[in-house]
Amino acid sequence: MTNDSLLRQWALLELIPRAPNQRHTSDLHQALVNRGYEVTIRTVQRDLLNLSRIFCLASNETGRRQAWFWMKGGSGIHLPLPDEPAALALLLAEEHLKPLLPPETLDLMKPTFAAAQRIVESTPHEGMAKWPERIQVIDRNPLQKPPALDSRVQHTVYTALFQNQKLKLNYQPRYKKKPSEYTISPLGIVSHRGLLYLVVVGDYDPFQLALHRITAAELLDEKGESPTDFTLGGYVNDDQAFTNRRFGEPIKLVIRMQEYAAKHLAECQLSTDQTIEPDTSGKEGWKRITATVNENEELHWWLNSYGAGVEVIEPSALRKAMCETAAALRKHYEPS
Amino acid sequence: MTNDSLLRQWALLELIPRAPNQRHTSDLHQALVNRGYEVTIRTVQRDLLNLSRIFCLASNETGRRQAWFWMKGGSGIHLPLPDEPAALALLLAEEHLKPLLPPETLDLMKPTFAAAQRIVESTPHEGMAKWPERIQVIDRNPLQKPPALDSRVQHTVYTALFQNQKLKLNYQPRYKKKPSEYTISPLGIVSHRGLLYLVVVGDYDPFQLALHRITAAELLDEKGESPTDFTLGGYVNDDQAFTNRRFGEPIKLVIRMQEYAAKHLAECQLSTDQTIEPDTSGKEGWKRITATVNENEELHWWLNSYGAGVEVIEPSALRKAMCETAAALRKHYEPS
DNA sequence: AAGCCATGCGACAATTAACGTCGCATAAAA
DNA sequence: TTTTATGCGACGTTAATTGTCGCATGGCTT
Repeated sequence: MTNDSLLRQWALLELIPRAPNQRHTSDLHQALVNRGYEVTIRTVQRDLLNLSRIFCLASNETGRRQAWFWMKGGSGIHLPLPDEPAALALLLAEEHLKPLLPPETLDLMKPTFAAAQRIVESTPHEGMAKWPERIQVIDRNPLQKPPALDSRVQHTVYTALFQNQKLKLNYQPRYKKKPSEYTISPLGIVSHRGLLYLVVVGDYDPFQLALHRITAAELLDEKGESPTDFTLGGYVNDDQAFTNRRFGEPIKLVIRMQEYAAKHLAECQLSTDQTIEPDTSGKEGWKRITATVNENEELHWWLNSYGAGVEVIEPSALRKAMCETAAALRKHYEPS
Repeated sequence: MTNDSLLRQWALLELIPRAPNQRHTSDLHQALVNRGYEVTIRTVQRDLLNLSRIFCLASNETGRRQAWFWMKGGSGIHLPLPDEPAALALLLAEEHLKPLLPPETLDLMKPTFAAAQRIVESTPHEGMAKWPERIQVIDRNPLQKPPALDSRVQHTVYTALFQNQKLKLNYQPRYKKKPSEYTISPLGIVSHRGLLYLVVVGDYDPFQLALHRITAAELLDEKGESPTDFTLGGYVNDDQAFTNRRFGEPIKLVIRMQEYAAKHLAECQLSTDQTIEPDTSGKEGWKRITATVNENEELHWWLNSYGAGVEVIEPSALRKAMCETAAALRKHYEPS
């Protein structure tokens, strides 16, 4: 019976939802029967009891009915187990994601990271007791902290997005005291500068709502609508709110740069056709760099961030913009 | 039998390594016996055969011996299955990680993301056929591309780090034609501005090697050494190579900022004591922001990236630095 | 080249646990 | 209180898992 028994128990494990949700035994039995495992409910009961002694399953006994679920903190199952190098890489990835994603989102990946952690910790290497000491991530952006996110709202919104259902939202606009109420169809999620936005459509054109400003969300039993020819990519490119995308054609960038910064560029290329040459204009230790890139806000930030460590030569429009920045900056600090 | 049989099969699954590695049946049997499952090897053989019909297991038959492993492309097992919102969040996380981590590192997380993808794709919602359309990440840094990494080197290095073993490395310095050879003890991994560095110690003081410049790595059968009192955190803080950390005490930052930028700060706080007030100096639509932050290179970049959109008021040392930047920048574009 | 050893695997019998059925206990609903 | 639904213990039957044996095969040694 290896055949049937193991497969059935496996299917059963897949049918059980994770912690906030739960499922009654009879439900699970029904689902199993539908999948072709024709056993009595008694067998399902026994299976559940057995499995719960091995895995992190628990039952919520409301009266006489038992509803089963995967325990929240439980490590879950992750096979094949990551080998040791993979486990270290996973922990590194976790460190990277921490500042990027809302904690609620990160929690969803916990089982994966927990598996990695167990691998690392279960190895009796004396040095590994302090495994966090082996990993450092120092390029996260520690300056700004993402706003708190209501995990229930997030769950509801994602569910609606996934099932293409309409939503009723309470939304707290930035400059109003009282929240507004929207009834909308969700179209997509955009992650922009560390904030999550829900792109929606109501009675008129699509617009976006900041996820962290949604104070309550309720699933409606109505199918979501979507404008014909709407694509999230197109929306993000067109809309003024997300000006981060390229505008226009790629440009041929020519800049002068201090050597220490150019060193970094040598390894992290701007483009495949990037060239780095000694600068011939007489600046000691500077490099001349050419590359084909998209012109967007990101590029401006990147150029600005080097302060006086970079000089834009071409294209002339970009150089002119930098000139204006320099002039405006001068006014701040050397008012005439 | 549920008791023993299921547990044993589970233990067996955990003992099987993933694709590049493999393990012989007798090995697995030994390991099971050591773990207290006293069965004959015949049972193990049968279990393996059964399990391989359900899971992505395969055996490599060299002559008469069978060596088992988890298939490389195989989806593996991931339980509890992420529910639909979690699956979307995972795919979002994957998009975030793509530009941050070397592809080789990302591959190690494939099973997790694959599970999410299967969830999303297996749902027959008509809209979800094009699930990537529902998710956009536009704050990744598309400007610079991380260098290629040798996955075998990465694997070897991580293994050495994990097991605290010495390594023999071929290293290609940035400005030398020929690679050098090092015999070192690994101390840790540092992720810095998108590059991975291996901190090591040889005969003298600890130093770091860029992981992507290591052309070959070989595990030595010798225990790694570590200077007494060495901590990776301390090294990163002290060493000149990683100047990204704070230097000195936190400072009380006072800046003027354009309103559109300040809006973003209102949600992603610089610090918990951050204040945003209308600017009284007469600049129309500007805000005055105060916050307590660490002064580090990151802060300088961040301030610079706004170009003329920000003016530092205090502390005076920082303002002076910005003055100098403005002056230097002016020389680039308005040579006197 | 031949014998030896290790391993895989088919077959078979004995054990054993898994399964369905029945009945009782219990909690919620009526 | 009665009714209904569910959980669970018990029991007998069924069926599968397990250990043992034997044979076949491939590699290694002498």
